Amino acid sequence: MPATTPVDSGRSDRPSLNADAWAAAALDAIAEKGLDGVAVEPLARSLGVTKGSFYWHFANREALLARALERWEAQETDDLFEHAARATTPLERVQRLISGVNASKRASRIYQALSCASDDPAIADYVRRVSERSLNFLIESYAALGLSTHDARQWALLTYSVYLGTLQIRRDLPDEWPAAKQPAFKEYIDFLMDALLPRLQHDAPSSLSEATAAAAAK
Amino acid sequence: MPATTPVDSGRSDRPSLNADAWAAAALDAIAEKGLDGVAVEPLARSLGVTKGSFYWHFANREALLARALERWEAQETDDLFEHAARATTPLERVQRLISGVNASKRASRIYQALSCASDDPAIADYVRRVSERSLNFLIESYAALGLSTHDARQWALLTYSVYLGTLQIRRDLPDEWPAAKQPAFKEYIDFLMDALLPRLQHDAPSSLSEATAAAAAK
DNA sequence: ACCTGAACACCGTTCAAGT
DNA sequence: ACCTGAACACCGTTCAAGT
Repeated sequence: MPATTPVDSGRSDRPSLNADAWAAAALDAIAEKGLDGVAVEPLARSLGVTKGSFYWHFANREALLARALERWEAQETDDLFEHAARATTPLERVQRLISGVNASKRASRIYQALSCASDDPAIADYVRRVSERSLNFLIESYAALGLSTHDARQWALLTYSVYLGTLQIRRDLPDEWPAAKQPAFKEYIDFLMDALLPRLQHDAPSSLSEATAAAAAK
Repeated sequence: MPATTPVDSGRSDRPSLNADAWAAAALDAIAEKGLDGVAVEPLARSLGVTKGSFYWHFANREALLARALERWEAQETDDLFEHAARATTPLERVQRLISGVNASKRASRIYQALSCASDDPAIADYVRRVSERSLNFLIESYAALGLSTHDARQWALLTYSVYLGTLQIRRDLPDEWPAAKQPAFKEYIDFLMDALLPRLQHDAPSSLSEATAAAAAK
């Protein structure tokens, strides 16, 4: 990991571009126009330089993408979990993660653009690591509810599927989706919370696997 | 809808290309390489003509895409529901739809490529119609279980989210996913079926909304 | 009716040359 | 150290010209 060498020493009139500035612009482009929005020439234009100068900072477009994805993995992703992780009960962690799908439009757009291109080897690793992080967050949350590792994993996969699928439906069927702040939205979230939590609320297991889990927990 | 005028009258050595041949090739390209795979020049090469000839059949790339999506909506989509619809019980319909995610690699790849580009106005309508069809299929299935329209809709949204999210996870986290035919796969499907069906199996509602639904059913 | 071939615009990439 | 400008390849699009 090369440290970001701060080049502009203070007196230059226009702080000359560095790799991070390009990477930030690329990430913005992903959020606004998707992966195809990361185009060297238009990006150069919007940064006020010629496309030729790009190739002093990067070997090629793929290298720019890599740098942008590093930024994403290191910084933006944290916001996805921060709010949820601050919750005190594991139950609320899951709830916050689900209802937080609406939280950051930018974050979810980037997430989706990358997910949709996760068969591209240039970005597969980044998506895989962030996805694993999300899944592990959920597994831990369910485990904290008293589920066995095995059961927690199944519930986490289910919830993560709903998380991703919900993002998708909101784009495919915008009309079918209640706007946040609408009563129908809260009602659906409540429904989801009921469906996505094993019914062992605090002390009353209501299915075989839940009873097993509760037994294993203490 | 213009009827496909069959032009080759029988004696031509190489049956000359028509719009449908281009559309079929475009749909194949979507399945294999995604939307960006629909490129006029490479497609022309693989069809053994120059790209110039393409513009006799279509106004532009977008028109080709539209024709390909018409094919998809009219034909390929049916396969998605056929197997599920043949099931006798509504319960099995939902199960078949879910476990059928693995059924056709081609179908799911096209579906995903298009879903991922559903913010593009050129394809939004096609995705919306097919998505609505899927959702309605699920709503009907749940309604047939005895749920009210309102409850059926909520369960259908949940199940459809899982359906889409599962497709996504299988790409993002291939390692986390048990191969079909593996015991772990069947076990997870069983878990899903338990989680995605209201517990009113045949006569024993176990929650408030289920009891309400059962009451509304008869 | 269907196709070729040359043209032009746009973007990715290279690189010699500028400051 | 950072950037320009011209070059080339590739793809989308147009169109006159061929059969």
